[in-house]
Amino acid sequence: MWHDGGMSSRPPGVRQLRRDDVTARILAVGRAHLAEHGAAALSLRSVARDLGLVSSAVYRYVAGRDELLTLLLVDAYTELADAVDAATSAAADDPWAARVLHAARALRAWAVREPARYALLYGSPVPGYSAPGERTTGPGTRVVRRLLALVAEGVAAGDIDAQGPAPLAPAARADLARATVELGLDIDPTVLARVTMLWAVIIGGVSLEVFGQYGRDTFSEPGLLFEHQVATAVQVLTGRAGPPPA
Amino acid sequence: MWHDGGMSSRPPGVRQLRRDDVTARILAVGRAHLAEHGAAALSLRSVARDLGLVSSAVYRYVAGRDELLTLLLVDAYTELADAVDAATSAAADDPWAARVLHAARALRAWAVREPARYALLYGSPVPGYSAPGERTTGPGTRVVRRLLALVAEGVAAGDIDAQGPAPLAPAARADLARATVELGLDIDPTVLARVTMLWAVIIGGVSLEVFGQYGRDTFSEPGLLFEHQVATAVQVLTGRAGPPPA
DNA sequence: TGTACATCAGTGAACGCGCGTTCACTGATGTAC
DNA sequence: TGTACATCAGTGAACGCGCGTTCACTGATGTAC
Repeated sequence: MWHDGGMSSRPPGVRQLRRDDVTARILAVGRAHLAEHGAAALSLRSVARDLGLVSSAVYRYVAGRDELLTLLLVDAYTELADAVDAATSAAADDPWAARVLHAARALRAWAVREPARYALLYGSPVPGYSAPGERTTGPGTRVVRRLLALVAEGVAAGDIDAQGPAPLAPAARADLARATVELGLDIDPTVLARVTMLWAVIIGGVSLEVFGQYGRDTFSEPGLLFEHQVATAVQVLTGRAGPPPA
Repeated sequence: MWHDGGMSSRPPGVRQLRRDDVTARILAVGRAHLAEHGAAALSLRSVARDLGLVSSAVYRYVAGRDELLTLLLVDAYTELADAVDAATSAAADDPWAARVLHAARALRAWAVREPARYALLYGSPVPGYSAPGERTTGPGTRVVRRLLALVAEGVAAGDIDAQGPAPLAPAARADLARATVELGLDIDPTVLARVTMLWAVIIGGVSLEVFGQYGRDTFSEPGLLFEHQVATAVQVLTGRAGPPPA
């Protein structure tokens, strides 16, 4: 249950408990700094200061600034994916399309609540930092994979129009066919194409709102507009018009 | 023709010419630094260094770092909008839907060519900097307004389905109705809703690609996938399926 | 055309700041006998 | 249960760096007479 860095399963001593505690506090302060000042401004020294530690002490827990960023990146991806999973599970009896809407709503809610952490995940890359793929792609693709799983349900249920409204260029079709194999999914490339459009709508809609592209008070209810955008994209998958599921 | 800072129209002297020249070089170096290191790392000192100037000399031309960022922001918005306008004008005889595709293509091409400047416009906000609306909203909304103008053409031509595939919540409809008035456009709120979806697809699709969310080599032809996404969104506007215009 | 003065571009030094990272160190906690 | 040694958390000083901004200054360009 506890992780003590080795393979022994002895109960953790005082030292280990304190170590876990401090590590958790470093992450917590890092999260707060991310939220307040953004990723580019994240500094080990200021995190240390907030913890009442001398800056060099942090190196006992974290290899350096980049490592801290990686931890926070994984942390944010995980928290977001957990929120999305919770939203879809809470509506387990709803049809797949309704659960897609719940997932999108949960993603937006998290992004609005945590704009700087959302920016870390889906905004401009942090200058001078490149995420280690082997540690981030897993957590970083959980949300899309959930979306794909929901759409796969729709395919299985026969809800999904095999043909999209726009033709797919052969080279694009080949790319997508390769991607479905890599993802281990049994869906048509044209369906995957529309799922990428759905994903683009979700990330685009949230980014436009969270990054402040809509004027200060152009929309009083941006969440409703977002839901409409997503619902429209989902309708494109089914090929049918009609009221979206609650 | 020349701007000499006053209302006289005397021909510019040596001093003014040199001043314009240095100002232009500051912007050019700023652009290059933006492209290479990103906005958060933009510094007056390094720009001065590259120009062979002492850092304080730059203050003769620019009030400070934030002012330089604002100039570069307007510069980038303008260059992007010019590229989009050029692309649509070059295809002036094409139907409106084809010109929407051309516009989207041009936007993506510019973003791929200038990822850091695209990030400045549509990525995470720069920490500690807030753009002065009175100087940036004009250039910053040119592309969307072009898009809206093209769609307005479609409305006038009777190409556009008044009813979208998904119902629009009353509060969202009210928001959008207010926005059409502000924009001075005579289009139905449901149409504007779908245009915002189109815009979300464009920004979302480009951001996902440019910000590196697609794996290193998941797609060999991301441009084709993008065009399919946009074409699909345009089809949602017309409410008709069929091959998209060339 | 020539001279006296005003304007302005660019210099160089300085202020005060924060950053990441290394390193030799003290003192507390854990472990083996 | 007690002692000797190993491990590790945290300290404090230091290195070397870059940043934005101010300020008194020199020397060149422009302007008015």
